[in-house]
Amino acid sequence: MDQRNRAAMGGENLLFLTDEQLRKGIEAMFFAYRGFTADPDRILEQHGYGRAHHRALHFINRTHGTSVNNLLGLLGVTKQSLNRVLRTLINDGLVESRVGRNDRRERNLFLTHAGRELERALSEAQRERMRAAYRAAGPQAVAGFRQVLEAMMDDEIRTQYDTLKERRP
Amino acid sequence: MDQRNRAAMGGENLLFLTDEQLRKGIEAMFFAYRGFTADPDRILEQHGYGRAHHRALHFINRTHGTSVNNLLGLLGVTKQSLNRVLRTLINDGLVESRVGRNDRRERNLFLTHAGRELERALSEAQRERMRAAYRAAGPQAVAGFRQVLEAMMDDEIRTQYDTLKERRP
DNA sequence: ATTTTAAGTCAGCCTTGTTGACATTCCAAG
DNA sequence: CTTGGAATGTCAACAAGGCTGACTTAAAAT
Repeated sequence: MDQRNRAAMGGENLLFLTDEQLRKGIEAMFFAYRGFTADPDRILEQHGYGRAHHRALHFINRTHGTSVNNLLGLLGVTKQSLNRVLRTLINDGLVESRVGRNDRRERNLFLTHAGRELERALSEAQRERMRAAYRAAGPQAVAGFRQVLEAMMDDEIRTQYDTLKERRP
Repeated sequence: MDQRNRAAMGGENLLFLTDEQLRKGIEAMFFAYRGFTADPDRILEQHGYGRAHHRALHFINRTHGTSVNNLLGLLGVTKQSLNRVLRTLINDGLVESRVGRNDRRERNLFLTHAGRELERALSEAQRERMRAAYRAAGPQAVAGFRQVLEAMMDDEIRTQYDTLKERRP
């Protein structure tokens, strides 16, 4: 145990800040994320899509009529990278791109019926796992889970996350 | 709100199982994972490495002398994929591969001094963010965080995670 | 002696990220 | 009205890091 840990354990019960505890948290994050994506991945594979498509579908569904720029901010990828994914979704008839009303430079993105169906299947698979985890852990654990995750985000991202959270469509 | 949710809210306080709550959890996972990898990613970039290298360094450090096969199981990738990463780490003098003692078909993997240094820098950056999140959320939240993450893993993976957890090097 | 296992390698493919260059369209400021 | 800048789209090239399949070597197991 190094200096920092001895300091951290000073007065109170700060055992949860030892390097050992932090490392367990890191590994839990790594392994849990694998589970988190496993179920949608299986469905996506059947359609010849990848995670990038899932993410696009998710956020287009969340923020109906969003602009491409806004979507880029949420996804944290480049325009070109998103465009490739978006093009296939549009060509396959899962996403509709309409010229903006006020600003005709923008494109407003919507899911088609087929898009909503696939998004539903993907998110239901993901929710099912989350539901099982929540049920197993209980409400208090869930509150803690969310608190830690939110504290782990970059400030910029947390702002976007909060904005998303508050929206009531 | 659909059938399932009404059912879930039946007798007790199961508000945390609504689709809305689950969706928030899903988005929190997505955004938090970005933060989780952001700091090591910056360091890796300076060395011309990627996340795959980080993961390899992490688990070789965790399980000194592990075999390639064991590492494959932990990382969940193919031999060929790992081999590419491993080869560069060995060539760059961060990892040492020794012929197994008991079974000379196996290779036992170790970090060199330089390997330990990089691993230390990476994990310290990651721990620092985790530490800040833990501190902000508090011990009770941390316990819940871990409970939910562990419940989210595939059973097979959770076994590996537990095995890793119990080891005392 | 034969089969199986561990590791490594080569070749090729895919997804998804990156830069850079450039065209188009349109809004808004001068 | 003109011009500058913003939003979008497209093309090209590239890299990381997954994947499969085929094959070799060496050593262990049967």
